[in-house]
Amino acid sequence: MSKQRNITLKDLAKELNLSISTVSRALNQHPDIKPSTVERVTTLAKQRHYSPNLFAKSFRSRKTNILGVIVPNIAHYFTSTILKGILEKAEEKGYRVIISESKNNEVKQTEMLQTMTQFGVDGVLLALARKTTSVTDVLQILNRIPLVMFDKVSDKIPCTQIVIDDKEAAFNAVEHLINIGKKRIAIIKETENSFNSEKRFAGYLKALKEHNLPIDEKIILSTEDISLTNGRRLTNILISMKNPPDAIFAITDNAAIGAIKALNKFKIKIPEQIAVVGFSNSMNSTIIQPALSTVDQPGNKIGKTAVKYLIQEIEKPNEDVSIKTVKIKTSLIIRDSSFTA
Amino acid sequence: MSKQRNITLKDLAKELNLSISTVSRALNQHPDIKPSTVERVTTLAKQRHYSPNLFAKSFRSRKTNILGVIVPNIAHYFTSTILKGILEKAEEKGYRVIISESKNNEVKQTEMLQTMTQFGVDGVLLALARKTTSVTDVLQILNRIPLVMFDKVSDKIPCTQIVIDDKEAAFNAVEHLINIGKKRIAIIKETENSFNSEKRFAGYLKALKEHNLPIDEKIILSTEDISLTNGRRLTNILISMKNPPDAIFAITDNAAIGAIKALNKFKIKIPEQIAVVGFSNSMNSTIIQPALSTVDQPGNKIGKTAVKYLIQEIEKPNEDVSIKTVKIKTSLIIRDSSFTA
DNA sequence: AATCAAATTGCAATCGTTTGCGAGAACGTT
DNA sequence: AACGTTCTCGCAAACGATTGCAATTTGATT
Repeated sequence: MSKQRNITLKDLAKELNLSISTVSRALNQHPDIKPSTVERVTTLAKQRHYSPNLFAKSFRSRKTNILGVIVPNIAHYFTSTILKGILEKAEEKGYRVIISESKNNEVKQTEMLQTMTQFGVDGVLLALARKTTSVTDVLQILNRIPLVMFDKVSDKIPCTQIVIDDKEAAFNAVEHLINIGKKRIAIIKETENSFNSEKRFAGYLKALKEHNLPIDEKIILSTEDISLTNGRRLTNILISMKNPPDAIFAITDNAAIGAIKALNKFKIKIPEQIAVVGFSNSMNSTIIQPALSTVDQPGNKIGKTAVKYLIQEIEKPNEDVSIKTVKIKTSLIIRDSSFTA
Repeated sequence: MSKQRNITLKDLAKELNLSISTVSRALNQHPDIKPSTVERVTTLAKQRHYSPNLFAKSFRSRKTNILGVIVPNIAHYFTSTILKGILEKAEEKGYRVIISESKNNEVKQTEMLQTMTQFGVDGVLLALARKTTSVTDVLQILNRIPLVMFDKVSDKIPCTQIVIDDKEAAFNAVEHLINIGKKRIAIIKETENSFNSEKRFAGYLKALKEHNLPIDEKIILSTEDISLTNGRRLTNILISMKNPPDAIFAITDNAAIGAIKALNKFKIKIPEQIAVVGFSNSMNSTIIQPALSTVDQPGNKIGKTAVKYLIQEIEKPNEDVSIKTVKIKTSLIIRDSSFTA
């Protein structure tokens, strides 16, 4: 059961007693070719189910119409919504998408960047691996092909970046807690210099300051791995304090859900005694009891926007691409974990 | 800021006063080339950061080392774990992966199959769009390039398929419910002729029969869209019956979670009054209270296995590829929703 | 009928790499 | 010194498509 060979321009040309170039032009509606031959060529092409070898086309034009995407973890829900947006926009614009997972491994990340450029993708979309320390490899890529970053970015890399306004989003979330009457708001964040965590923390601080609330380091908790388990663990610490908080802002839904689980276990009333707000609007946030208030990040839009700017750079390389940081609007979704009638 | 051109064999050849072929052979450790020139070539290549144009290579060898993947929905958790497996195995074997979403749209699906073959991927991995009625387009592809299907498959397509044993998995789940003493087990399934739903239903029936339990059509409920909302809706129907079930088997975690939400609302004790078992081991299943018993489908393994067989077909096209259906083992995870000490 | 312009078509190069074959050089054998 | 091997290397074709330019045909004009 061997596979049938694709038919080429040459095949058509031979069968029609024409030159390859004439056949090519006939199929590309070049004005030079007389209508009758155009007719002959197109009918035979249809009959034989001719379809141009895109690979050969790409090879000649030095344009692959392929975008490379590198993300830390494809199975992360927020990431997958971004990918969805990327796929949609790319397809709409006639691009194919190669996806790779860096698994938060910096070495792998550079390897992937290299194979991608080596392979000849027209541009790369990149969400940095966590704790990416050296950006020199990325900078290398930058003067070879267009690059747009999203979600996990670094200001050390001069390229267009699509992000959400972490600081503002966190500010809004915390301000909401203040507005419902909370005065002692804890935060659960990451220790490592995570791009997002730091910005969200800044938003937290800003909200407290603007509302003249004291900042108490005892209720500013950090963890290396911002997981459900650690969210629960840190919440246990918070509720065993002599002066426990009346609200918890977790910079991740998972951690927030861990918090709720801990509070539920000790029958602490949410949101009356302690309110909880998370970040991401993951699937889980509506599953947990009570439903979690959280910041919605429009992944789809981020993906689409990233592709839009990347293709702009690809198709207009001459115009000096103004490097910009695009901030996608988030929205606070208020659910039972912070809702008071 | 124009991008720098990649350097080619020609460049190296000119600079070394050698022919392109010699340079090529030198870099590919061809025995014909004398050690001293190999030396000269390799050092210059390193110096100039030469890396072969993979696209040109592919073009010549007619081997792209690209696999195409088409799935209905990339943001579905189970699907994304499969993709993870696919990416891992593919990378390990030196293949790149192009991913497309059919969005359960049959027309899009065929379009994508066509662009992929037209582009020249070495093989395709396909999970069928729901309600795919006509498989003729897929059959068309089948005699052009290697194809392996997974998860959503059809027995009308003669190719290697990687699936889980839906029937057996469902059988085990229902038998488990019987073992903990349940005698009146409802099922929530899909109406449409979904490949998976029917098989799981068959497993349900088999378990009841083997244990001599009566089959009551009143507690066999179906829905077009097997969602959380519909799971809740149908459960409401079940608990308002004069003779309600003492267990619910939902063929999807989402529906099962909907069931739990409905039961919780009416303060029906889980699992004492009504036990619940789902299917998929999604993230949500540990978030809901009580934690959901469910069937774990090893997505990662499915993905890896699919790639393994696909590459086998690609690299040994002569040997008559024995078309086989590989069933990946599932395991029942027992949690609080069906646990009795 | 001769000439010229316009309409059609073909030649050949090109993209970057690999590879069969042949050519020339170096070396050893008699 | 003549011949045959063995080493090295370059030529040119090939993958499939596009395209500038030249070549050919056609038709029109005088």
